[in-house]
Amino acid sequence: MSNETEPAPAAHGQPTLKAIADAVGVHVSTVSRALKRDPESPDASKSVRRIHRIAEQMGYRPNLMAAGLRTNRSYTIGVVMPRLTDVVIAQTCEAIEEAATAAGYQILLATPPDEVNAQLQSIQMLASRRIDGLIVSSIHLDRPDMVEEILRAGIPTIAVNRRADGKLHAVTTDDYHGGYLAGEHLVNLGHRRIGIVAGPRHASTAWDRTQGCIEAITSRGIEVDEELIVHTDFEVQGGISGAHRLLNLADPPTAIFAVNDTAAIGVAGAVRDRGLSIPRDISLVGYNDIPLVSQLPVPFTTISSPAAPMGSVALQQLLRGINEGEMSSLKLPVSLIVRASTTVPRQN
Amino acid sequence: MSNETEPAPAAHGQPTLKAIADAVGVHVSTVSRALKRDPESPDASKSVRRIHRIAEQMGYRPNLMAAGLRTNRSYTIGVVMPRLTDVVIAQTCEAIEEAATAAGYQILLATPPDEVNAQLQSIQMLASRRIDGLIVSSIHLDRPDMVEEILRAGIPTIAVNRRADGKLHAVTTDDYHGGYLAGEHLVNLGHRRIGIVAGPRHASTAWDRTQGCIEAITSRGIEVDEELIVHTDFEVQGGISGAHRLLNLADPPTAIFAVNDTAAIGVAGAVRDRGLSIPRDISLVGYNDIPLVSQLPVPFTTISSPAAPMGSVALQQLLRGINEGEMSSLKLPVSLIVRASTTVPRQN
DNA sequence: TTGTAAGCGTTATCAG
DNA sequence: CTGATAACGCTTACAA
Repeated sequence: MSNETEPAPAAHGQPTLKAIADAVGVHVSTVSRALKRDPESPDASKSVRRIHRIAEQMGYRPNLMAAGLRTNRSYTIGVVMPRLTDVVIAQTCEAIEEAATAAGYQILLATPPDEVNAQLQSIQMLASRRIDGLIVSSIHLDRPDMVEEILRAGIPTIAVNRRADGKLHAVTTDDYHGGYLAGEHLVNLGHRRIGIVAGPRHASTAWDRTQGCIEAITSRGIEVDEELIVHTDFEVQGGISGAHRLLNLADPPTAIFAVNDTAAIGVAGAVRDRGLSIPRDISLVGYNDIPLVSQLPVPFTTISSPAAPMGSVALQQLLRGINEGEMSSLKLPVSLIVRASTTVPRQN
Repeated sequence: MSNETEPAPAAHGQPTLKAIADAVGVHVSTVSRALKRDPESPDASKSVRRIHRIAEQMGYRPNLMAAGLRTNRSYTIGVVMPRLTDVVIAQTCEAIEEAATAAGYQILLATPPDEVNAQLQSIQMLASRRIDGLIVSSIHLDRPDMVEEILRAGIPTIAVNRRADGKLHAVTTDDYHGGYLAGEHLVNLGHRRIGIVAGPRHASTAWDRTQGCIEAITSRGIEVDEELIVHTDFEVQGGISGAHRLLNLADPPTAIFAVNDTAAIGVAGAVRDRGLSIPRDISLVGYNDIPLVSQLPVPFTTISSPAAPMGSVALQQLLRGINEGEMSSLKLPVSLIVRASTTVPRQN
């Protein structure tokens, strides 16, 4: 008797398939099927259109948790990105999110500190959400166990920004070549003593840029003293302290390559604080070409690296990994941008 | 006969409660209960410990989608944050994420363009994930329908960064007072013609800072010409074009207040390109005190605003809204940082 | 303390 | 094309 009459109590706020089914007078499975057909299509049946219309009216939003439980697909990508306040990282993150949205995925973001254990813990939490794929931006090169642990989760994973050795695919920019370009530029200008504010050792970005720069210098037959390479962090403060250490040397450099623009800004500040001037006393090369270095009173010579494309390409590769079970590592090209912060060394 | 003997086929990769139950030889419900007791506790029963141990061994990770489906709680917060590449936004986002993680929540991030419809669409997508709460950073002040539409989703929501009128609670910094401090500072130095690079009209941050600055000036009996207020975006380019428009005036300003540091960097670039110098010809006040403006050759006078606290406080309020059904709007204090970019107006 | 069973909202399979 | 039914993995009365 009392059959299919009640408007169906919408569980907890949101209407469900059942609610629509009751409203229309059909079975839930019919609604489910109908809703994944295109109502605009010319061969859409009358009832498909009707179901779409009513669903729309009722403000139906599918419950993706329920769907995911059934299909074993969450359409969710985990992103582990320390240092989000670095413009380059943020650009990459934004690009990942855009590409993911375009592909029908959503982003679960974790921004733990740039430490191995914190990142692994974030990954565990994301794994509990049954993410379909994982993007990790801050692999530590000196901790192969990090990669091991990540792979153990059994989730399609790609590294971005920093590469990983071996089994983990990565989409990066060509940091080695970028470093090479920087070194080559300074050598070509006539510099013979070149300091490197080299960033942290565990980051492949910093490491590769440093090695590339060294290679460019030594391949010209110029020696690179150990003391000319100072390891720091990626922040302004790192640039400041790194510059002071270099300028305190008995035989200080005439040029400094900082492996990222933020540190380069610190270098510039330190140089100024010592009463020296760029580029007259010290030539300076940064890295990344973040938007503001071109607007500084002395615009920086720097390396332009494609942060946003790196993000979208990484997501594309990850999707390939998810859907086709295979992905590739890619290294995106970089280029030298010459501006006012570099010139020939001062003749004493 | 063949009862509870097989090791239980772990559904699709990850072990489930059932798998553990079979391994231990108890029922799933027992496992479920045991796993949410603390095995370290002195009064933890032997079997609780055993179940924890085996779960650990098998690498069990709870399926939060399944749990959420049952409990109607996703332990997930949606964050809609356009302009993630702005350091201030990124700082806020990072703080939200940290606070959320600490509270056992995870972040679903969307970074749509800073447009009403794009943001609303992101919110719809997040709603499908049954997020427990929502944080929106870029309310458009001139679009009250935006707030209406957001509230319609029926999700506990708080605005951050930019306030909203009326029904939507917001955690912001005291932009009006910040603008006031900037204006007051310039007037106190003796400036009478002060230009404002005022950002977009739809952002309460930009708007309030501008209004505060105007109030500070007019309350000293100084008139603010319409032409001295130029609306732009928040980017370097906006600062450049805004500055040029101001400096092209028949009676150009002797000081410029840019409502954010990024635009201020653009202003500084434009001033330099016209052969003028800061602060000799033009005094400049920025806003936010982003890390690098203190390291510039001429460090900026600016307003320091607590971007990270804003994020964590917003999350705390949101949690109150979720758990207790009530939250408050808060306005965090700001302060003036005087550096080298401002001085008394040049005497002609 | 433990097992039983129902149910969260969805999709997939299978009959009609 | 539609309806019935089971299942995804988990939680939670309720009963033993």
